[in-house]
Amino acid sequence: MASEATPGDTWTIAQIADEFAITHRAVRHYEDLGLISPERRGTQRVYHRRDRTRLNLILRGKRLGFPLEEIRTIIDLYDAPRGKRSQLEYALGQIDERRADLEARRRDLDAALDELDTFESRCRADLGALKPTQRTSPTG
Amino acid sequence: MASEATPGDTWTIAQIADEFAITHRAVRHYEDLGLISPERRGTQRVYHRRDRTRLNLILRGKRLGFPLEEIRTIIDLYDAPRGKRSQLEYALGQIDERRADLEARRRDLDAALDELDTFESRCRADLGALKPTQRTSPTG
DNA sequence: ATCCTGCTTTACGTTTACGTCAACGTCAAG
DNA sequence: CTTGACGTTGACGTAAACGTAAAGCAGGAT
Repeated sequence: MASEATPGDTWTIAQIADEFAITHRAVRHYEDLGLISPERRGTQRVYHRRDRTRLNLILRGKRLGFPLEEIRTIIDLYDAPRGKRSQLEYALGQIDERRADLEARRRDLDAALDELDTFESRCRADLGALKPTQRTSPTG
Repeated sequence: MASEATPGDTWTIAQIADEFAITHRAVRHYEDLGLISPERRGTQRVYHRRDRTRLNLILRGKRLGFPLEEIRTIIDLYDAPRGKRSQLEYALGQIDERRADLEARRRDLDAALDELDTFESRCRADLGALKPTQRTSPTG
């Protein structure tokens, strides 16, 4: 057998890159920017569940168009220490900012979808008015 | 008076840049990429309502994280000629693609908002459990 | 005629997010 | 002990989306 020595739940960079459909270069890039920080066994990187969680957040953030630096602050927020009151209050403040941002995006998104719908209606109307072309079934 | 010679409804690049809170360089960049195409009076650019409409779409597209090239195909779709049946059918196809994309984004967005909500609840719970500190009002 | 202001083009610089070698380490297999 | 397969660190390249001079034109004010 090749290498099935994954005792707990760890992954190599190749497995991670493969699973998330990204290149090892991208994975390393995210690490360079501090978005993930895999364990090191000697020189090699060992990825844990925590890293996968973060990668999911990273990729979703990217799909939503956030820059990596901003994504980092978000993930950091999610597993920042929140033992002290001041930390929790800071986190709550950050949460409000984030939510405002996301909701603004959703408004834009909904507006875009609405326009798309009305545009489709116009197109369908145009198409219907163009030619009441061939009916395959007997109309009567 | 300086220059109020706006007979119909036209704007200079400075006015446009100002109104949309972007730089003239950005405006010209969008033109370079074919996202807008203002009239030319001699050498000067003259912007019309059509250009403003497009700029609104551009900026919303940007807020949603779309690349400019993709934004261009979208706006072009919106005012493409749709006189012939084939054109309309092509447009309808494009619309479906766009909608799928936007809806996927909305799913990501909603997921992000949900996680934010549950995270906030955790934070608030932590905060409440931390210290039932000073009550300003008489509790009983 | 000249100056100033605003607009124009040209072109190189910058940031983000990686791609793409290059060159070397390493560990199990032959 | 050499060969691969896989992993590592530079380091330069690239595409997108502008930023930032640099330098010239053009029309009104002085």
